[in-house]
Amino acid sequence: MIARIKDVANEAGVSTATVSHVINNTKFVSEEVKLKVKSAMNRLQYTPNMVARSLRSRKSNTIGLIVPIKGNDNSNHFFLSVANGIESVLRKNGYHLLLSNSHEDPQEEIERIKMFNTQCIDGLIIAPTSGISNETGDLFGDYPVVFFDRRPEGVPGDWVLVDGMKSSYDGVAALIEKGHRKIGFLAGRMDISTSMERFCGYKKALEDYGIGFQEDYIRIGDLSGESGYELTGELIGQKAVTAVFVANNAMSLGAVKYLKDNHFDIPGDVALIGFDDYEWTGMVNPPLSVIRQPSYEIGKKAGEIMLKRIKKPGAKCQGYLMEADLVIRSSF
Amino acid sequence: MIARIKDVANEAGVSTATVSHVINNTKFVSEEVKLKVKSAMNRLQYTPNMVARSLRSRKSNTIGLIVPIKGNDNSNHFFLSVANGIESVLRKNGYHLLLSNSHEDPQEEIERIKMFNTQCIDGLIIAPTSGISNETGDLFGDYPVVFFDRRPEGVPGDWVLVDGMKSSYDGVAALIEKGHRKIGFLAGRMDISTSMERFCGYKKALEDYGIGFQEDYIRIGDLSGESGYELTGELIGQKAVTAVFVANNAMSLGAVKYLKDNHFDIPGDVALIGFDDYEWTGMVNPPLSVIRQPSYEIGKKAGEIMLKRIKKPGAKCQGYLMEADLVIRSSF
DNA sequence: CTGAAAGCGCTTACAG
DNA sequence: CTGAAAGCGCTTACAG
Repeated sequence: MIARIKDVANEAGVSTATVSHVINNTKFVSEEVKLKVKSAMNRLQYTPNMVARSLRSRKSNTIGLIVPIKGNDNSNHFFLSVANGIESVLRKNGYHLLLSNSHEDPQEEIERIKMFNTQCIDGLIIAPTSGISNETGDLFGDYPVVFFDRRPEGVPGDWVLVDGMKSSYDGVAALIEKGHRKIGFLAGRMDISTSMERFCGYKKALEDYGIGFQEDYIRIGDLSGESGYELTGELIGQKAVTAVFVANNAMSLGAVKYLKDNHFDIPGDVALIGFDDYEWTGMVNPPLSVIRQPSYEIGKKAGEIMLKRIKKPGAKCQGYLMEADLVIRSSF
Repeated sequence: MIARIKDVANEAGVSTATVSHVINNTKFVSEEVKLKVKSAMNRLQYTPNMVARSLRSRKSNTIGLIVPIKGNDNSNHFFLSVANGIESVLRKNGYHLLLSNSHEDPQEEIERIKMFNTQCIDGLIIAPTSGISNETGDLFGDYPVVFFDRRPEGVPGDWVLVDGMKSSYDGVAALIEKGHRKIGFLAGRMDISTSMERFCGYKKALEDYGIGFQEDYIRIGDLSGESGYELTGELIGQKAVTAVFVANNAMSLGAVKYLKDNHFDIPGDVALIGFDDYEWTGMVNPPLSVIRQPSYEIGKKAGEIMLKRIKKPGAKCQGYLMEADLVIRSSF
């Protein structure tokens, strides 16, 4: 039989209130009584029932996480790496992580949020789909929300983002410095804030270097490897472009694949910079230059911000902008 | 203010018991009353409080998952992909997933299990570390356990494994058929059942083809890319070996890296077969042949087995052996 | 077919 | 400094 707080109280000859107070350090208890209680807990192998505690105290020590991973997309490890980072800081602080997936579908996202609302989560960490808006924001329960990777406009909450504008700018600038003037830009859905920011960085770089913007050099896909493959084909097919900047991870893979399948020389025929650093990026031939986002660190940061927010619910929402590096290898 | 079951009962003019019964379909309620209750629920935007439900019914609709990912190991996406698969089937059935990580450390694993025990989980899905044993098994609470990827001896529970023996056999046999006689074997810790099985497959293949087993051709690392790199160096340094079979994913990456760094021709100088199929495996030069484990499907299977077990707690423990394919590319 | 009431295992004002 | 007791929001025998 599993011990309850009542059993401990009996065993120690004190009230359940006292036991609770020594467990939670919530009131002064004399050393003597404390010791009695602790040894009773040991003898009975008592562990508090978290569900009962949650019900009573309205806190669950559980944080919900919603990532937007499409279907069985093995190439999208970015979010899982973030999840790993989040878990690591939550665990150290006695918090649990409830993992869920919106599959990049606003409807499913709403379902996930509702599901979490019934679970008494203490906070929600989410990379919102493009569908999130004020109405979805209203769904959020009475807990702090921290956004990561993307940030919906007009919905309050803390956030941790990567400076996509700057990183993208750096990448494109590097291509320009190498002499490229006709630079293609490939991205996923433009309704996602990250795509938009990266696009702005691209434009800004062209502008700063006095290079005209060409609508033709832009292709917008759907974040999938296949669309990266196809759109690279379109871009290259025109033979107008000498370099391509790919603003999404799965699409970078597709781009490389297209170029290799069609025997284009990188960087001889086409220079390339991709997004996100994976095991394979340094190992393809030639090794691919990429913008590296610190995914694990993003997760840790998101976890830390959440914990801080839980401690200080009143404070003003704040954001944290992380830097991404340009990892230079041999693809441009 | 958030509505409770009492509010719904008042609004509908019935008892809380009746409301509960229409929510859970646990007793016959007349259509008429049902309708009254449902419209009351709608009006009040009622959602049941899962924590209270868990406390009373001793069920949380939450499954715990413990994966063994070392530190910030970005190359170990296998487990995260499994997690994704698990989540997909749990969610469809109204279950939540609590994610945790043992970091391949038996001590931490024990901590995680204890933490879950206080959380009223309905079941635990775990890829156990080598440290798990009967004593650890005793830690498990009164819920079903399903093991995946690895299976501890003597600890009861359902399991879903990949046939590592067969897949390894197939890989090594393929190398032999190509004419190789001196085949190196690289694996992580041998106290993990998967490593052992893969080793057995290796030995069996040699035996069946009448090739003597050479202790020198075996190197055991620690599941890390670095150890794969180093040990490949050792194996190749002897110049004794013409092919290498790597029985672990991170180590496969290390092996490829070593060979490329040191300008060995694959498969001219050294033929290679790795473990687990990633984005990069098909894109290195030459494309790497690998044993592909169906990670997402493993997760789905584990989730399904768990759900089945929860419905039928009495049934005998059962296992499910999944097949891994040899994906033939150009590295041997 | 429906309801009154006990109770899941805790926490937390409140009293002393 | 410690305890008696109410109550968190449900479910579930039990009675009718």
